[in-house]
Amino acid sequence: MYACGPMLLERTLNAIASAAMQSALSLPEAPPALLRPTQDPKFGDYQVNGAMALAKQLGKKPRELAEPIAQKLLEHEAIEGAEVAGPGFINLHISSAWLGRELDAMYADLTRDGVDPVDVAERILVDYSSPNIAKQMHVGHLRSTIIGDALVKLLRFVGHDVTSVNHLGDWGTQFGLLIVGMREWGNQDALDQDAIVELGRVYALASARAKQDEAFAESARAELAKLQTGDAENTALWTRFVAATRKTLDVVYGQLGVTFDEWKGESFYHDQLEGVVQRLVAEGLAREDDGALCVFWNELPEPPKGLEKQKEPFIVRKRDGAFLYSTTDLAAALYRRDVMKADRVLYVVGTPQAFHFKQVFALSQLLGVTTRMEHVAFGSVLGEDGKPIRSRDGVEVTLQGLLSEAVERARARIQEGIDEGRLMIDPADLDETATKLGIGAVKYADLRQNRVSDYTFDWDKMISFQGNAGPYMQNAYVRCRSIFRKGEVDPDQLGGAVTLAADEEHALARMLVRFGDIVHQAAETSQPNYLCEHLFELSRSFSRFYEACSVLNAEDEATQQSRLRLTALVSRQLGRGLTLLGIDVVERM
RNA sequence: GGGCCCAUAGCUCAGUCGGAUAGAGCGGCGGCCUUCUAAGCCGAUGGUCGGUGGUUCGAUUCCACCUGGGCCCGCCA
Repeated sequence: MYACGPMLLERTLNAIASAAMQSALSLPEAPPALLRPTQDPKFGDYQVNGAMALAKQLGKKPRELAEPIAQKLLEHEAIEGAEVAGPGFINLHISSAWLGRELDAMYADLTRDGVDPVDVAERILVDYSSPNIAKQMHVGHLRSTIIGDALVKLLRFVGHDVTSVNHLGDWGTQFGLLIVGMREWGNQDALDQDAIVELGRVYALASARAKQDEAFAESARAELAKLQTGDAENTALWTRFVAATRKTLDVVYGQLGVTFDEWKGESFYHDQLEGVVQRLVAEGLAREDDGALCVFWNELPEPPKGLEKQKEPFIVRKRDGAFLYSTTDLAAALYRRDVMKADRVLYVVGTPQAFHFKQVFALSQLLGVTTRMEHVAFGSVLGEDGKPIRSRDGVEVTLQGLLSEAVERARARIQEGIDEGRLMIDPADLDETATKLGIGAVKYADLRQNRVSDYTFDWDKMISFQGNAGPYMQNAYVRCRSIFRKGEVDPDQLGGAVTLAADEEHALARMLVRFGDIVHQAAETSQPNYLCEHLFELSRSFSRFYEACSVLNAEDEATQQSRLRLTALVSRQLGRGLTLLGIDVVERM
């Protein structure tokens, strides 16, 4: 699936170990080497655990198998030491000379930092952000937006053909309510001012009224029906709502630096829905029940796995004839295969929708869609007590509120630094720096956790500037850049070669060498937190190096060149890594 | 009724195909700024990995059951 080029070190070492096992034991096939980085440097750099697994299979003693494998491994130039330990681990010490050469090659690759692209590029569509018209964007949308954007960048960098799509919630029941509601309570100026706020206000009123006033609810349904059959006046209103909302959304996306290749909302599919349900009926997948058109999983001759006992139907058309988002998602699945020619579609949507997507994917398959569809799910955003998010004054936290608070906090922090004479920042750059640090902190706080976990919201944590947080890595980057400025060197035009002497240098090299593997892993598994974790470890490793090994005042010329090269690699990997996460770096802070 | 997720240090969370003495951040404690940016570094402290069984050389990880929490599934999206 991906290249096993010389630059993906762990994959290379794994292949070396696997081949050594096969050769040492004269096996017909190369067994899995189970190569892992060691947890403790005293065990070397990597450990091969495959001998133990193999011993179980063959009914032999693990240490007896491990011994000849270790001998064989020693023949490779990359491996300086290989000893059997414990129940059958083979601890590997990687040759510093070899590591240095690898890093020099990486250094020479200015375009990709040694990260090989995938062998087979796929056409991947990423569906994320997807806010609703008339509903305030909240922190939940933030997760989808930030994670989706990072995945787009990661997948694109590893060589896939990626299309990012904003599947806007711009069609459906709410528009009937909005049309009658705006007629009743709407304020045009407010709509121009901030469409989402005004539409949200009106929607809340209309929705409450509809629950008590059947005539009102009925008129909303009538307006919706008119809209759906192309009524000119309602279509004009709808167009206006969408356009006004788009203006508000663009402000937020601008702040986040997120862009989309396509804005194809639910409305885009609405004229395809009738065809979809007809197909479902024709193929015997859906039938009418209580006026609604439904798929009863437990009635299908061969129900999809996991849905055999599901009694509740998957409704694709309501009793009143209106379609639902289930229908839209099916139409989108067909369109994305037939027209967009996607090999893979990623849906970056919260975990509560897992069952919905399970059904959409299953039904799409029954309709012959072979596209790999994956629900890239993420946990919910909880308050400190598991309740919906509230800010201190009890008002719901809006996205804009969150982002501007982050920027303000960063600005205050920078001002502090300037006042104390610690920071060397041009006042002209203050706005830009505060924005990059603040927004970066918010993005990192989100991306660094396992997506699936629920998100416990906490201002101080999300906008934290200490420890494992965005600014920590931005700071490491800044320190690198500062060295280049002070030393008046061009980090892309260094001579010399990497030589690893001090422990901190070797440790740093071990981190640098993993970059490509990590980027691929994060992209393949849709888990940006792997990259976050690694960049944090890299920064920590660099900080230790920075404390222990002076670069500009190195003891001799060769050491200085080597350390400059290491620093250059750190800055490039941090810069690239953060950029892939959608986080900007700054030159000074 | 059907299905999904979660439980790891005081708090918030990592933990890759089952590997050695389970890691980080924050908080608290003790150190480090005449030397490349202290949003930093170093040290000490902090754990019945919810419980009980099972699988095996080895389980936080896999399986079963149990407890406790959250979520989804007929007419919102």
